[in-house]
Amino acid sequence: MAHKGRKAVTSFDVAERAGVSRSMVSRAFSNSPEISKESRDKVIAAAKELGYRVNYLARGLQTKQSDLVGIVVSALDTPYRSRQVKVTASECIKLGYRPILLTAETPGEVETLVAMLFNYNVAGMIITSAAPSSEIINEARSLSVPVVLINRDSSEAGADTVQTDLEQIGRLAFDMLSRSGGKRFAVIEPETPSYSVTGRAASFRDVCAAAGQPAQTFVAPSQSYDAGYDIGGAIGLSLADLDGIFCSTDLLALGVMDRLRHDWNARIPEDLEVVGFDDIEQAAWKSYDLTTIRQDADEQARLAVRVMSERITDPDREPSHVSQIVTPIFRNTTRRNQ
Amino acid sequence: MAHKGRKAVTSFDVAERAGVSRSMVSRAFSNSPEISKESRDKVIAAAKELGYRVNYLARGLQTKQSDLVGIVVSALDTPYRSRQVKVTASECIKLGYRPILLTAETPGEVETLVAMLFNYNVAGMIITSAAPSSEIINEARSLSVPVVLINRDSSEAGADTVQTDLEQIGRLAFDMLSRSGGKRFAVIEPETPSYSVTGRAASFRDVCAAAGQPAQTFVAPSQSYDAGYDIGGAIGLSLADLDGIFCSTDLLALGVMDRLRHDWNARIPEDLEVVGFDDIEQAAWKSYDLTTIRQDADEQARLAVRVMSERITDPDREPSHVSQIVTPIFRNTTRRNQ
DNA sequence: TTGAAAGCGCTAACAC
DNA sequence: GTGTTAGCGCTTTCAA
Repeated sequence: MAHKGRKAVTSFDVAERAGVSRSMVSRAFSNSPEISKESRDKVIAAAKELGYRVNYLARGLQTKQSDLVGIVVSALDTPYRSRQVKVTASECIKLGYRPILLTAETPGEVETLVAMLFNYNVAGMIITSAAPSSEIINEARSLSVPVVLINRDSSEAGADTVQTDLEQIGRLAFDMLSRSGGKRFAVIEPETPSYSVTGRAASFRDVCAAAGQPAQTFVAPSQSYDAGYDIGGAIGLSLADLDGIFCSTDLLALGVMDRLRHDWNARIPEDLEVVGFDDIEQAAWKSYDLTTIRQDADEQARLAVRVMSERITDPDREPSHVSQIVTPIFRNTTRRNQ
Repeated sequence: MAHKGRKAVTSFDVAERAGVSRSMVSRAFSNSPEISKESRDKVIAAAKELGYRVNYLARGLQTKQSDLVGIVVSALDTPYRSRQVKVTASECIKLGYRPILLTAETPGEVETLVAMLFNYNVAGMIITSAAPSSEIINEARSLSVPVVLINRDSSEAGADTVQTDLEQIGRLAFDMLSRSGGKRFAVIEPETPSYSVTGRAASFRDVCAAAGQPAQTFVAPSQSYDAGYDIGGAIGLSLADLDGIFCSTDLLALGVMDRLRHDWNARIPEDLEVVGFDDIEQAAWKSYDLTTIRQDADEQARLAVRVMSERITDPDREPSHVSQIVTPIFRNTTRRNQ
């Protein structure tokens, strides 16, 4: 663990130096009205000379407040996620919270780390990785620390959620792919189930089925570019039977396109139309120019922080489940773009 | 700020429930040897029943230790950076530290946030954004909180640093571009100076000059893909006068390539050889297949955390400045690849 | 306005 | 082994 060498200049030292009591020091730094201008000035001056900093942790102990919050994330080194976390963190900071960043790749890790967060008396937490067990959610509930889940299953009673509208996604993808008249569609989903990305694929499949055009499913080893490149081989084999494909992730789409062009000399969108999901920065890169469905990472993050913050100030209100709308972004991997 | 509704089950409650003293509770949770197995078991059982969690913040107040550390980062939504932060955070956690994530885009923000970190009694901090002022570094020194700078100017006495070897980079880029016999080189650097990326460009320029082949400089608006796409226009104009170009960032390189291919119908490497820097994941994508210079983000992060941790345990030792080696990655944007 | 005193949740001597 | 006491750095009654 951590040694801590702080030179221990405390409110006591400042008080002594300024010739006032410790209460006065406290008042000076919590802009209390119960202090005269002279006292405040004396205190501030003394504090500066001594290099004093209020210890917020000690303060929190006394006031029974905490401005620490937890952010639990997996795959932070991924374009969408990193954007999401960036704005989640900055929104937290803007609102006066201090985010502790916990990276967890497996459900087990999530479990351990989230549990640990309780020891730090966090005011709330935002989870954008595998969802923790209901056991943990319940503990959070009984400790009354708000937890908001991003794009995770909302069936866990007690947690607030922010998530994209799965049904809309399926309909939209189907619509975007259908505009040019194509009817033979496929969808790619990752092998390891993920509530949101597996859900998108399922939603698309449902819409296709309802339209009497059952979609073929390709299972990729993960959600990454490499996984897309990998499954692109199988897709190449089926090129003649397919009009369009919905990739549950932009990264997957990019990998697929590269494989198809490289090994199958396929032209996109002429030979196959492609629709991705996320609208990561790379989707707009000229080599891809991917038609996709945007989920707004910034908005998602802001919503999550807002929900958490509202729940912190009003712990007893009903859990809220906010649903986020998604937008079609037409670029050049579909034929009809309007 | 944050209300905190923790249901206040304290060591006192557990002690009462277990029929022992609070010291015993403390001992049970800090695996002290000074406790009998029976007592420990009783305590653990009582704690579980009550849903007790040790308050680490209160503990820290008493033990004068803190396992909180700060990570200050800019441009987290960028491939290299997100990877770097991911492993920095996970390394911290692995070592028992809890990273507070602070995102700061401007030097002013960095200043404010770093200062704020002192209020949380952090055991140390890792900065991978603009470097804070020497005033702050000095404050950190006097409070004896270690600060390690990644790829920032090391002239600030007192801070530890981890950075890539700038001289090696220039030589390497020159060498990689020279293998095919080309002699007319250029380099791209961002408008807004950055210690590391401006340094790379300067280093390359020096080596070129020393070889009697002064390099042309293109100034891009930033370090991003879009900036590369932008300056790619100017580079297209000079295509006939150039054999190779060193892009101080992979993102820049990718943007340049896309622009050159799209608007100038340029073939790479036939018409122009390109060498990037970083080796982000996207550099390996088939549409680019970029020859580049790898700086190992994982290693960099691990080094930074290690340096910080060593400095925490031994605050009085001399600041260490570790220099990181960089590796050539030959792919297909240069003609001779061995 | 100001200060004295109590106490947040915890651990660390110190005695038993 | 175990309990008692004091105290970490801070804020907050409560009197003055």
